[in-house]
Amino acid sequence: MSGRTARRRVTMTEVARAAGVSVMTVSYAYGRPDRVSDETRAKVREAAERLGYPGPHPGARSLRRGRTGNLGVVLGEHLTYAFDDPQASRFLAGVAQVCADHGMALTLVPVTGGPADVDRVTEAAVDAFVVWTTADDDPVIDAIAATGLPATVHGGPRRDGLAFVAADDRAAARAAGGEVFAGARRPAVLSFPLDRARVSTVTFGAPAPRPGASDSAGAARDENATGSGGAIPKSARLSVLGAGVRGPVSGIDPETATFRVTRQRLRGFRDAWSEIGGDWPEVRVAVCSTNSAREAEELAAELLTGPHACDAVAAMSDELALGTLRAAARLGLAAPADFTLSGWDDTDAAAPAGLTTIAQSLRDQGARCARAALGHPAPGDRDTEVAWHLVRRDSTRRRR
Amino acid sequence: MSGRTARRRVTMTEVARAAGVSVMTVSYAYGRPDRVSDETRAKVREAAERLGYPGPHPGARSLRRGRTGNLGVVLGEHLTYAFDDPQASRFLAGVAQVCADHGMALTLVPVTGGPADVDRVTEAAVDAFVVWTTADDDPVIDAIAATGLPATVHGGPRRDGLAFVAADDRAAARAAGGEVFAGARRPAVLSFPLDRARVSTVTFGAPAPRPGASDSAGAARDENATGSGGAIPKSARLSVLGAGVRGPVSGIDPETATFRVTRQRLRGFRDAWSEIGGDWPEVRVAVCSTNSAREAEELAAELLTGPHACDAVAAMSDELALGTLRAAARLGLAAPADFTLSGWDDTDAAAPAGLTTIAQSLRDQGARCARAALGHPAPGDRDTEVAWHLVRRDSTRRRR
DNA sequence: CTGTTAGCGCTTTCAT
DNA sequence: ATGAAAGCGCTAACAG
Repeated sequence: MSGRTARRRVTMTEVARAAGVSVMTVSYAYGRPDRVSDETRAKVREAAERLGYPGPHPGARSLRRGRTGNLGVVLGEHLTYAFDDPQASRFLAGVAQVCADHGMALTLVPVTGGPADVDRVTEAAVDAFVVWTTADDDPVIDAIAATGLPATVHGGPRRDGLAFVAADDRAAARAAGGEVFAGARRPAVLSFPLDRARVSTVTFGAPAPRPGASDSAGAARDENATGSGGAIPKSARLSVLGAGVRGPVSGIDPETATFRVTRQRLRGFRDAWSEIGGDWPEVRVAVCSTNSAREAEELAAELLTGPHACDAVAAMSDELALGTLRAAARLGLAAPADFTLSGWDDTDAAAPAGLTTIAQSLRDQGARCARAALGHPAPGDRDTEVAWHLVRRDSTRRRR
Repeated sequence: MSGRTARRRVTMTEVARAAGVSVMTVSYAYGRPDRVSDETRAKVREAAERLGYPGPHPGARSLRRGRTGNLGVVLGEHLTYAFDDPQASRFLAGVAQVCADHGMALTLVPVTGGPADVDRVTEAAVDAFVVWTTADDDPVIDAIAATGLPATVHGGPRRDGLAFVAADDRAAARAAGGEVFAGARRPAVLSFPLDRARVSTVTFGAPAPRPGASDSAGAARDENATGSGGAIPKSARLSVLGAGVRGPVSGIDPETATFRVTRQRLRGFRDAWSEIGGDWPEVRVAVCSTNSAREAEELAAELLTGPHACDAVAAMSDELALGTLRAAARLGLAAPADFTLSGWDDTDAAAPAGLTTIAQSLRDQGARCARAALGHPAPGDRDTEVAWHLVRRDSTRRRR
């Protein structure tokens, strides 16, 4: 525990005086070494060494130069999700790769979900922003737009003036749903959170359309909206599973989800089930508060048991799908014999588990977001849509 | 792809003029709202809104105030390891938690392993540094010390003037080794990299003591050095396993490892084997270039097969141990029937796998490092040493 | 190749 | 409650 002795910083002026040259010469010695004679540079370096000058003050330099060398990253979650959520991590690894390539630091803005988040964004000394999936009503988006800095949003929400990168989640969900729901009688979706209240709500009964954000709003925000959304059946059922965890429920309206990714995937799964001739209210939807196998295991156990046990589960991530497999194993069930299952992302664990899934690279998407924000797009970055494809594996083989 | 239109930033001066007040009044309106009448503040806010003023320029503010609001994190690895290496992620989640608590941004300094890393550190606009395990000869450490900013190093190297946080890796390895090596005839260690050359070396034959950093140097750097280190036997054997992967080899000298954590753990495993009456050169050491189960699986397959198949594997992380289990499963072997196995960290996956391991919380250690660097130590942070304990599970039950 | 001038945008004194 | 002056530490732009 030493290191806390913040000794005063030596300034360039002091070095200049000690070396017997002007401040500009010192500045050049550091910033433009070739503009200075070897001799002078040596003199400067020597004086700097002697005085313990650590080089130009980064803050002063960036104020003068008008750039910080930092790429800001804002999450629609608590800062720790950057390292806790496997999807966010993969995405950020891509961002980090691009940062490293360009010698830019990666600054994670300390959001916590509280009202101060807006200030944290405003106070971030960065040259550009990358935003990882947040809700349509997150005020942080406006704060970012207000800075006037280049910014790329991944997943959502879309906003004028901000670049946007996302796969066609609805189409992909429709593809996955078509596979996993085929031949099913009691389908279910294992979903990401619908909105930012993810961790604080435990509801009983059928969820009523919320006041502010709602049906038509959601539909208006995105292209491809089908409108309506199934009515909520009287049989809707919700169980308590612990703080922050909503239990399985029937008939959630996709349009009420303020996370665009969740909304689009719910829509896609609804599309798929409709195409098979089903009705959306027949689909049970379990909402996880986080993207973790552990939590999914709890919810999946609910889905897979009881008189109305599901026989098809479409999960919004491989992590959730793997949690489902763990629950199944505990219950003595197996896919595809007892139920079909699909995941999302095609992570390393998907193939060994025989999991049907949507393949996409969050890492590439992160890199792409970073490149867009930094103004260094690669050739392929032109297209707005991002590549994905359905990978069929054993977890949905039943009907074949 | 909009967002690239970096409109010029509105300044406080312009807002002042528009609001018909002085610059100071605007500054107060933002930084010290109570020092300004409600009326004036409203006037200022209105003008700001109208002009699109995003609030005080963070860089200018921090230059004036003398603090940035950023905690810098430096890895002894490529920047992407922050999100790719599970250990680093757990550590950084702890750092992130503390940052969020204090409203500080977390700035990952873009190191790549190249010579420019030093400059990246010098140019980082931060108030303090946290360093995640690097090698004794990493020049970045000097650069950090030169800034004069508070800094905490996790794992190593120790350095005067920088705070230091680490568990007693040697003692812990001795404890794990005592457990996993008990009754073994052909022990092995599955190790982290020895030095920064981790990914570039594929060697044949017995490794000669390297020129610069070496035996006595390593011993001198740490307390508890036992000196000597076993001679390298003629039978030393190295196999090629692909780029960046050293194959298993006998008789690596712990003192040659420039990563302090690796060195201390090797020493501890040597201690354990000696206590049982063994000779260090009898212990095979497989060095992984990264902390990944995938790579461990490859190396472990080597260790567990052939005429001299090992019957005890001490791994330096749970990830490496789980890779070993995967290799074993593929080979039709199981622990503890065919070999004993120990991991490190007691991650979530350890208990389900029945893995004997060293329990410690990298997350807590990350939080602790951040608190120390930021000058907000918690009560328990006083002790230099960090808590750990041996968790005995089935993977070493054979002899009991 | 080196130096002079000006000012990046803000906030800390210290008045009024 | 508001304002004027000064300058945080540095570098672009221009001389010489």
